[in-house]
Parts: sequence; structure tokens; C-alpha cells
Amino acid sequence: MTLKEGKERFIQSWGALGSSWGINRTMAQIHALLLIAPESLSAEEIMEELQISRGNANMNIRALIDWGLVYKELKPGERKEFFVAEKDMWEVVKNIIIQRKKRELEPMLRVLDEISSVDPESEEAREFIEVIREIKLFSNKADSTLDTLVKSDSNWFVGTFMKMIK
Amino acid sequence: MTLKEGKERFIQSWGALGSSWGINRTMAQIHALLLIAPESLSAEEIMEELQISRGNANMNIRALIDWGLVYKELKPGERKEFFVAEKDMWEVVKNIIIQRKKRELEPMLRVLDEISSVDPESEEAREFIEVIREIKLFSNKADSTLDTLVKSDSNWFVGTFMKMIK
DNA sequence: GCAAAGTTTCAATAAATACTGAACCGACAA
DNA sequence: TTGTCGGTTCAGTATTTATTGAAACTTTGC
Repeated sequence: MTLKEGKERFIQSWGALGSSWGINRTMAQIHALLLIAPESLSAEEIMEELQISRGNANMNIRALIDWGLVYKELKPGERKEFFVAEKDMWEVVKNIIIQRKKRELEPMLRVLDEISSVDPESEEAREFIEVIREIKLFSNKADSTLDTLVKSDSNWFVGTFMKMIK
Repeated sequence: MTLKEGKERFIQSWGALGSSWGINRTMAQIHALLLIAPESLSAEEIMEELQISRGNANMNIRALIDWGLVYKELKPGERKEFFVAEKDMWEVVKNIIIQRKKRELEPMLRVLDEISSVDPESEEAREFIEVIREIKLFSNKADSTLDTLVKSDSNWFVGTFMKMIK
């Protein structure tokens, strides 16, 4: 397989993976492109490589920066911005966990709290409250487990975890 | 908050959560509806409750069964099928992990293997191979961690994990 | 102040995804 | 054999989501 084919395959697959996880294809592809880029790239280069418009590139690059997966790099003397991806996969996953926790898990926990307040006037209502309580319990546990996970370091994940739970 | 409002809020939020994770809104809503239903429901009842068509209901119920999140229940004497959700959240999460691992992580691992075979003829190619190698290493670790996770029981998650890693 | 180089925004549009509804299938009972 | 009750499928359509491209904005140098 040639380098060119390999790169294309990777970008395409990473894009597909993203889109089945609710991340738009282009955003994932830009991420892939930057992951394997030997140097930081400018918006122009990204547009060129992926055949996308300026607006699209800009918005998705911003989103990647928001997620902490890509950094802006200002080269001295150059007026335009360059972008590099975080290459440490543990950092990548940690940032994704942090963001999704904040954007999805936490709002869900708030909803679960709110709806716990239905009047327990009927048997059905009491059963509803109970189901919600269990989901809440589980979600809280997940929430704090993820917190701990995010605080721990890469080594822990790569090395210790497997032994510990065996 | 009334029971009706609470249920609606839950179904709506669960649907939204699903759609940000690449699961279609209706599928997540049916799941939510079944999670809080005091009894198993027929396709008709689901259609009625969520205001969706027969075809839509049918396809998404099948998908939920595929994922192991919903069971078919045949009531004696009744001709039609009824559906119940798996209520144990740990089982729910486990099944989702199993499915997504199979559908997304494993194919990705295969792609990473394939593209490891690019000719290391240039310096750039060697760098590419190295980046891919690291991603592969990390993904394999994630893969086996998830395997272990799935094999362990609910108690482990709810009870022991937190203490262990502190 | 003005032009050049670059970035951001967003309304219009394209593309992807989900949904509908009608036709079809199979099991059963009369 | 025919009719009924449900389940399944899928082409056409609707809805949602992503993308484009042009205008507006910002920064910098002259």
C-alpha cells in the first residue's frame, strides 16, 4: 500500500467512525488529517486536501479546538494560522470524555433530577419515580467514574488497569 | 410535575441524548418509552404514544432487539407481539458496548492493521506508520479493557471500581 | 485612512438520514 | 379457499444536518 492510499484510507475511516458517534464526518476527517500530518497545516491546506470550502473548514477547525483536540499554532513571521492535532491518544480520549460529559451526561442528570419531582400520587407514578431513581443512580456512578478516569494518567490506563481488574 | 409531563420529558430527553450519540431519535424514544412502561407494550401502543408510523415503529423495535435492549414477549392467547425493555442499566450499557465494539472499534482495528503495511520508503511514510502504530496500540488496549469490563458484573462497577482506583 | 491577507458568519442550498404508507407476506380460523 | 390480523419491506418523501460561497469583519502594514 502506498503512503497516499494509506492516508486516504485512514482519513476516510476516521471520518466514518466519527459519523457513527454523532461527530460530523468533516470534523473527524480534519482531525484525522492533522493526526497524520508531519507538520502543522493552514486552513488553505486543509481545504485543499479534503476538498472542502473555507467556511466548512473554519467551522470544523474551531469545533476541534473547542474540543481540545487541535491547537492553533502561530508561526513567527506568518500571518495565517496553522493547526496541529494533539497526538497523545489518552489526551484525545480524555478531552472527548470531558466534553461529552459536560454536553450530554450532565444535562441528562439535571433532567433526571427534575422529573424525579412528579407527584407520587398513583402507583404508576411511584413506579416511574423508581425507574428514574435507578437510572439516576447509575448515571451518577458513571459520572464520578469518568471524573476519576479523567484525573488519572495515561500510564494508569495503559499499564495498571488490566492487572487490577483481572 | 405531573406523571404525564415527567414521562414526556424523559422520552424527549432520552431521544435527544440518543441522537447526539448517533442513535436515531425515534429508536431512543421507543427505548425510553419501554423503560418507563409499567407493562410490555404492543407495536400499536408504541405507534400511538409516539405518533409514528407502523413501518418506523417496526424497524426501530427490531433494531432495539438487535442491540439487546428490548425483548419480545409473546402473551399466551394473544396473537400480537409485546415488547419490554431491559431495565438493568448495567446490562443496557454492556450491550451497547458489545455492539459498538463489534460495529465500530473492531472494523477500525482492521483498517489500522491494513494501513500499517504502507511501504516505509520515505521518512514521511515511516512517521505515518509510527502514528498509526500508536493509535493501534491504544485501540487494542481499549478493546481489551472493554472486554474485561463487559465480563465483569454490575456489582463491580457500582461498588468496587471507585475504591480500587482511588 | 486604505488596501491586502486572512478569518468569521450565515442565508441559501445540497446531501444525508429518517419516516411514511401502501403493498406484500404468513399464520390462522371459519 | 378466503378473510383477518398482524408483521415486514421499501420506494418516495419529508426532515434534519452539513456545506457552500459571498459578504462582513479583523488585523496589519504602508
